[in-house]
Amino acid sequence: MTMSNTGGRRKPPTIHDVAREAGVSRGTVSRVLNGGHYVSPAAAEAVNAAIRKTGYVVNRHARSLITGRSDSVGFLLTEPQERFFEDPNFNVLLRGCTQALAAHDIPLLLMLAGTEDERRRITRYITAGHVDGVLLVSSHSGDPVAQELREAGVPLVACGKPIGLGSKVSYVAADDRDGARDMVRHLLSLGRRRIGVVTGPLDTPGGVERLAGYKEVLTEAGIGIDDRLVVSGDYSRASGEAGADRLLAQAPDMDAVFVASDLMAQGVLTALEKAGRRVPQDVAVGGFDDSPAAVASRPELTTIRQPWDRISSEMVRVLLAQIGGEDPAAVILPTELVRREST
Amino acid sequence: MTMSNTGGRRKPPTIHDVAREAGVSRGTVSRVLNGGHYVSPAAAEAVNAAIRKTGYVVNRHARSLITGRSDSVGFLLTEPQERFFEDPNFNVLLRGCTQALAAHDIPLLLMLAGTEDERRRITRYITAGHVDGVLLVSSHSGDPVAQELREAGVPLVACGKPIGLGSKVSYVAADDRDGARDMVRHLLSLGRRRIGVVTGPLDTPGGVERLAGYKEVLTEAGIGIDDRLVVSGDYSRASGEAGADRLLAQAPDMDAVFVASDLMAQGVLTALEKAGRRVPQDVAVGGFDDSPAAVASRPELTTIRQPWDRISSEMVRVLLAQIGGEDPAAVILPTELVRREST
DNA sequence: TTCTCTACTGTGAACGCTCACAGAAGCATG
DNA sequence: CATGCTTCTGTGAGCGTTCACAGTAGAGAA
Repeated sequence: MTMSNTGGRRKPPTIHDVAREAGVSRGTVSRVLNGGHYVSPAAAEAVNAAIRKTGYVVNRHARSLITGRSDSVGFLLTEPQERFFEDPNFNVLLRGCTQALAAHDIPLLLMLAGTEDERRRITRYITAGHVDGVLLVSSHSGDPVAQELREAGVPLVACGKPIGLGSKVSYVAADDRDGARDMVRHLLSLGRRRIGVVTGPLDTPGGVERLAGYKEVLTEAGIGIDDRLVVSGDYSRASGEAGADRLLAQAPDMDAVFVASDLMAQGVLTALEKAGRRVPQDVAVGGFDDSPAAVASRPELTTIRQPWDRISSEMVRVLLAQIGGEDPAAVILPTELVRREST
Repeated sequence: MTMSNTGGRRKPPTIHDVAREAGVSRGTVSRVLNGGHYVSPAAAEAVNAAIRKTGYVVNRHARSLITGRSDSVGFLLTEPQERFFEDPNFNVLLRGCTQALAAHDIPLLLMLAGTEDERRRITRYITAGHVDGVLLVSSHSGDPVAQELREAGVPLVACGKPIGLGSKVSYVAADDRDGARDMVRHLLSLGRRRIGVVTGPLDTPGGVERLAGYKEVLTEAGIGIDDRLVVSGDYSRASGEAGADRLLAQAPDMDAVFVASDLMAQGVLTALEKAGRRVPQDVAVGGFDDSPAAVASRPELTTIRQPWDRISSEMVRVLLAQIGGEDPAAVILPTELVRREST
């Protein structure tokens, strides 16, 4: 294929070798490498041929040393570890971001900041300029890392609207409230009237917004809110099961339940089965996320699909724009109701 | 906390600033930074104080430029995307590796090489020395990326024994064969005699080894192998369901089935339910992996736990050793039978 | 004393790149 | 013919480190 070093390994070709091969100067090679402006067609041609011939690859360290940019971005997870571990959405998001960045030839550094120690180390690492920007997955309010990064002026895009941070931070989010409204309307359209809800943590936007959508629709429908039909979970399977137990105890006549995540909905299904309620005949169950768990459940879950592929590509787009000097921006993307067996 | 630049932002402190602050030379600061040998206690003290005071963080680009090392490693996934997407083991592995590396202050670059194009680009990136080594997740035989990296002399540790590569490549794997033996022995101990198997892809070590373990135990028990009881899947849920359908058609008297992954086992459960077989009364089902899917299934799966936490930390250990100049090594880790409701 | 050895310290010189600048053409305008 | 553009090209400087080397000081041995 491309020519490799003859004889001894080691010592990859430098911009110097390319320049010599092409019969031009370092400067010209550098210009070709960086967009090719102010380069004659003949020179550009010669340089490209020399690059192919030598198998030259730019040394990013040398470049970064002088430009001050690292041409890499961090994917920072400040959630407690279990969530990353349990939630399949992270997979999709991570994959999408990696691919979107790869299209720009920008590597992604994965960073986990679970403990206080890690948080400090990583904040240092980032503010020292080792990455040009950060994709942040941490919806909990008052996240100290996000706060520090923002203050240090590090380009930052959050996944989901960050609570408690100033408005000057970019984020990309699905339209949680609208998705919740769709689901509750769907349950109403099935004739259900005693609709419970298991919310997410109320210090997360998903928790707050999805509950708000639920309340809006029920209020608009003239049904009103019964506090016995509202409980909170933490997005874990177990909390879904516990939540459903509580709902059944407080409101035995419940005929539907909107659950703020598919994982919790799985727990709800378990609780309902334990209690001898049939799904969807006795109680209809609606989830949120359209994660693989939705299809893995029995019955399969009706749920709200979040456009994770678009979320990740938008996060990358907004981050790169911000690195390029643009102002922060918020992007809200629409959701979609996916009907399956549980309603 | 630590002192930040007074007034204008920008321009982080350099080793020079630290040296001036501490009243020593660049060289001494550098020595402190790199292990502190040949440095007087007084000087080391002064340097550390200066580092704290200035908030100095080493510029990795400058360091890498001269050392030729990048002090980062790649986590390379050459599996088709869906697998990454579906398989919860990847999460655990990725998390474990990230943390193990973080302990050495080494960032992890996530790389996905799904398409041919990506493969080429990433191979270039890696062989150009942008990472010091690679953690490889790709068990399929004849992986061209692995082959090229090996030939380029890039330190490499695979997850699972790579088929088809020379023996000179490091890997860390669970003892697949032994795990399979444990599970089949367990099924035998329950009195089952018509034991089916859904294997993984037979170009993966997990596929081959787990099947081998199955055959060994049945042969040792004097039962022998009935080809109608052996089918292959691709680790996906759907292939598990299809596999079980085929087994039921070929061997309706099957009273147990060993499935080479939990995800496929979920599919098997679905197929059995469809066919009206009770689990475990009519057919006992044993999985492999002890993934979250095992607990999410109904009934919960008896399965073989792979020590993912140890696998990841061993992968990192072996890789760092290899980067440090040691020879490749293979590490095999024991598995454990986890009994739940499905047997 | 003088010499050697050890522990420590400072000083260029790289590493491979980009950037600013200076200059060389080519071409139109005064 | 000088003057000004615009397009293109080469050159030196320097980014922040580490590394090799040349010292220096102090302790012990001869």
